[in-house]
Amino acid sequence: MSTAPQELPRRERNKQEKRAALLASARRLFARKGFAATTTAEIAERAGVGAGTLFLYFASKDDLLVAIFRADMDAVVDRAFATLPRRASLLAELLHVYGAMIALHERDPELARAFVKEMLFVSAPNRASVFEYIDRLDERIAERVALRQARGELDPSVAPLLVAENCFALYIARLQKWLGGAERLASTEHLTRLRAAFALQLRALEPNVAATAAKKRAMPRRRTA
Amino acid sequence: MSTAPQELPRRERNKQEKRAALLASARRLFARKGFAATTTAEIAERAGVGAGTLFLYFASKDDLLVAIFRADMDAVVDRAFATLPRRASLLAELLHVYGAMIALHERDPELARAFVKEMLFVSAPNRASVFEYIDRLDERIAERVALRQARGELDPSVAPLLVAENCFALYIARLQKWLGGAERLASTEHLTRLRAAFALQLRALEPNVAATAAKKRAMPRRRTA
DNA sequence: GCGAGAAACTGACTGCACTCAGTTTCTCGA
DNA sequence: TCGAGAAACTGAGTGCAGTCAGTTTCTCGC
Repeated sequence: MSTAPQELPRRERNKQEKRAALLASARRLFARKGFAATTTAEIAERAGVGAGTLFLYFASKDDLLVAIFRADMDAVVDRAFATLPRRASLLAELLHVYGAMIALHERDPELARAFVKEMLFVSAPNRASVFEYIDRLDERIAERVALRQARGELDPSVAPLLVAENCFALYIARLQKWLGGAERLASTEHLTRLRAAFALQLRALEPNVAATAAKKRAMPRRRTA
Repeated sequence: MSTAPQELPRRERNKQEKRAALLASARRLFARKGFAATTTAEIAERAGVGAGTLFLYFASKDDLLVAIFRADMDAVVDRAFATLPRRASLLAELLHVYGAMIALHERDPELARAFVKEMLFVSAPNRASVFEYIDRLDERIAERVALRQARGELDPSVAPLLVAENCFALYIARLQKWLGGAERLASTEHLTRLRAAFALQLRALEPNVAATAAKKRAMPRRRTA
């Protein structure tokens, strides 16, 4: 019966499978019963492992949630960037990407609520993962900014990454206001507010500012061919 | 012995005292042992009430924390606004106020961490309180913006409250990055970053943008000279 | 193929936030 | 002054996240 160990050693493969089983089990139960009403013991049982084993793979119940949500988010964001509208404004692009993320959160508000609450405070194993993710998103947004700066459509004296970080802050704050339950607004209303917040931030990039503002702080920038 | 009930009926006065005792007890224990290491039973005992009584006054341990922190925050913010530097820029004023808030958080990072995490997700009784607080802060900031708009120092076509909301978002995002532990930066570094974020946002208010940017909107993209 | 050491796994156990059925304390109308 | 009903209080009890000492499973050098 001993087939050649394909690629991975047995032990490693088992670990991967267990991890996947736990994620799948958790996802199903969270969806069916909600995050709070699902116990870690139940998740473990459905995944066919002992109650303690779950905590060898995930530091906490929250950590498990973050792992699930992050995977979904990856897919959503990749798709959003792949489907960016042609010839659209930066504002439209921002709303396209962040709008897709908001739509994901809307699919299951209770889960999203728990996720947003934990996301920025995860414990060690997933922390790096979450922040790498945010950094990557910021970088991709920054690219869109830089692209327009190179084209002369936006003030080139502004650091693109800083713009991206600010936009992420505006996005996450809006998400928190929504999920924190302060404002029982329709989702369209939230998008409207997000648009207003972005629009205000993007005013700082209007190109005509360049001439006047750039003098104060000369920051040479390479031209792309 | 029945002295005339001064102002409040006996029962009501007892309630106030119990609430105050719980807050004082919690504050002392959180400071001494940390938030996580303090149990609600201990807080109740030190306050001279039963374990269950605590939950008649606060919906959860987190809720109690939020109540404590909010009181401190009120004091810090009032003081900050009372001591605004004379003839300073809007940026300087923002850093004065939000810097004071950050300093408060620095006094006890563990407590601050728990507070920031819970703040936006508190349960019903304190939720209104927290959001009223944020709204009030935003309004006070908006006043500073409006003041300068009236003086012609800033573009009057921008809604002051929106500026304030965006700044709060930038502040809270920075706080979360700091307390979430993503970045082990010195506190001065965090202030520097906050300054950069604010500065970028405030560019949107540069008065010279007003005339030109409004028109620009109608036009399609155009090469800058 | 064997055995020793390492890694993975287990589930009974612990500690704690929060609940609730029962008890005490207060209020107020008569 | 009394007593009935309401409000406040209590602490033993409950459920669950997370732990850890003991057990099983795997790996690898011989």
